[in-house]
Amino acid sequence: MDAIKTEVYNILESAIHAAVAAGELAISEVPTIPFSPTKTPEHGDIATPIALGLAKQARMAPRNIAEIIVKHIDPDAHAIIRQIDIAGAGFINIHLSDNYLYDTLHTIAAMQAAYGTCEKGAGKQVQIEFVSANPTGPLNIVSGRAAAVGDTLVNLLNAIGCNAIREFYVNDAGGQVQRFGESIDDRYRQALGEEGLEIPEGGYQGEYLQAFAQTIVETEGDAYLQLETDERVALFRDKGIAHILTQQRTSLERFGVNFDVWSSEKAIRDSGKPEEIIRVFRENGYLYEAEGATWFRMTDFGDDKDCVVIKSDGEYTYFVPDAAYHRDKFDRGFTTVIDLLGPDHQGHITHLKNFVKGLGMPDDWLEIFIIQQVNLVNAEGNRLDMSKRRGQFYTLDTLIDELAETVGEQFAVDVARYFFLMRANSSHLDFNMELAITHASENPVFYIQYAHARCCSIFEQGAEQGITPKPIQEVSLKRLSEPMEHELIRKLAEFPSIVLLSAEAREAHRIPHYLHELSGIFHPYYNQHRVLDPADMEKTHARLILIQSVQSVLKNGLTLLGISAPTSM
RNA sequence: GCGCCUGUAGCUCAGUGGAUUAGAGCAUCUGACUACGGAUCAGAAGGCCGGGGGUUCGAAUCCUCUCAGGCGCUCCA
Repeated sequence: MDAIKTEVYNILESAIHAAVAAGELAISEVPTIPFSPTKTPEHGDIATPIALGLAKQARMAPRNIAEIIVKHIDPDAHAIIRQIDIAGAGFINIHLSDNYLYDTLHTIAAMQAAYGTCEKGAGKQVQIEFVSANPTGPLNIVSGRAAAVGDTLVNLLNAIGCNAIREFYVNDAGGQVQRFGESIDDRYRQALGEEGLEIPEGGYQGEYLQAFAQTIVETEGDAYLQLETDERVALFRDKGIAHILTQQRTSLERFGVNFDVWSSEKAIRDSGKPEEIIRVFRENGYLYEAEGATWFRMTDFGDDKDCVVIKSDGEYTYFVPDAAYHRDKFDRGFTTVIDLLGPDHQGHITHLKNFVKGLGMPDDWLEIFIIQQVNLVNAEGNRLDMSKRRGQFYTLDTLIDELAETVGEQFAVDVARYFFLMRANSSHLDFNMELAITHASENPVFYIQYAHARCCSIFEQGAEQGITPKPIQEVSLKRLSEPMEHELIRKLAEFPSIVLLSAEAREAHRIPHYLHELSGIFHPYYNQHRVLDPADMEKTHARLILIQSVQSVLKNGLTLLGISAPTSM
């Protein structure tokens, strides 16, 4: 809660206490006073349904209670309040005096790029693990969505004062990558003319593997045929992983996502932590042997079935290194860990949480969110299959390539990020390629960027006319008296609380919506009111301050999303 | 069968238990400046918020049942 709300809160609280003292309100204790958002200017700047909440306790009609509370507030005694209304069922609507509105502009001018940030999360060490795609193929669209969301969440958490980092967990060990190596081997031998080879069930069939095998043949010939099969497969596996990883990293960088830490499952396995985990589980009685395997008692934690942690062949299932990995995160000192998982990992959530609980870490230490699936829809409205196991799928790079053809590389990234970010994580997302490509110019991201570019353009125009913006201290903000100007300022004032809410709720999509709303006030204002008016320089300078503020907030918001704020388009 | 997600305007989606008229974008229809950038703006039309029941002064929102769609329930990762 910011300073203004705190001040209003105190005024309301003392009014209620005064009413109780005067014997007009029969309540035993004053509850926390809630504020409700005001949707229209008629509802003032701050509204509270407190009278409705007190109705039962006080055994009075909400409207009467509101009247009593308001009676004990003297608007003239508080500079902050311009007017108080009682509306609807008993809402108390508070209109702030213009000076407090203008304070927002002073705050923005003073904080600039830092406007919107706070220190609420100070001291929190947060790690967000996201994308973490298998190193067996190019990144698909869901990974792109996860990349955009994770990257933005880190930005948001850092904005509220946390120390948050981006981490990618590479599944470079286990059965999947083994089969990956085998698939490369098959392709390699195929490329050398061996016939009758078929990619087995569970193998990787993507064309990119044929191309990769072909490259090996072209650069190194058939030398590897001399090796034993196991040796060759292991070698190809490692070569393949390194190749794919580089590719994934390049795609992510192109998408504007740079991970701080790349963790390796293989390294975790080699660290001895899995053995440590097993030891702890065993000591706590969570394990038992059956059917030749070792099982974890998931049912002790309320799940409906137990799960295998050590297979009958002596190998760990992926659960063990994953649990060890989370233990490792804990040991590294993170106070909060957030995992963004793909839609096919739902079953993993309770397992992971139970393991973490079994290792004695706090319940709320690990947060897991599913980034829901993205369905690519083609012109006919048919869904395209994006499975990595199938031959063809749509990659993040292909998406950017196709968008770039019509809107250019930078905007392609911007548009894709915006599309991925504009919906709640839990919402399934239909990505209509035709629409994204052919109607790119009608995309909401352009609307926002255009608003920013327009702001910049005003200053350019001003410069041509010899108008230099004045420092805010020398400007008469009173001249910002149009209703739309007040509406704009109120919207600008919301930004820090939107950032805070968005970060705390891990809901990145609130930022795109906010920016779109802000742009939706700016554009009409721009159309109706001329900023540069040589005949009235006082007004011009006041409006330039407003435009500067809008520009700052748009830029700060877009920056959080990893989307560019162009000065011209 | 069990679990998770989703269901809001023709389409894609926002919506924190609170306000008369449930909001945007796209699509549709009608309009706009000799103007700081028309990638803009003004307006119209479009809704039993999947359905039933419950809690409440008040429910798109909470609870419950139910219907529909998606996904997950491997000694795969």
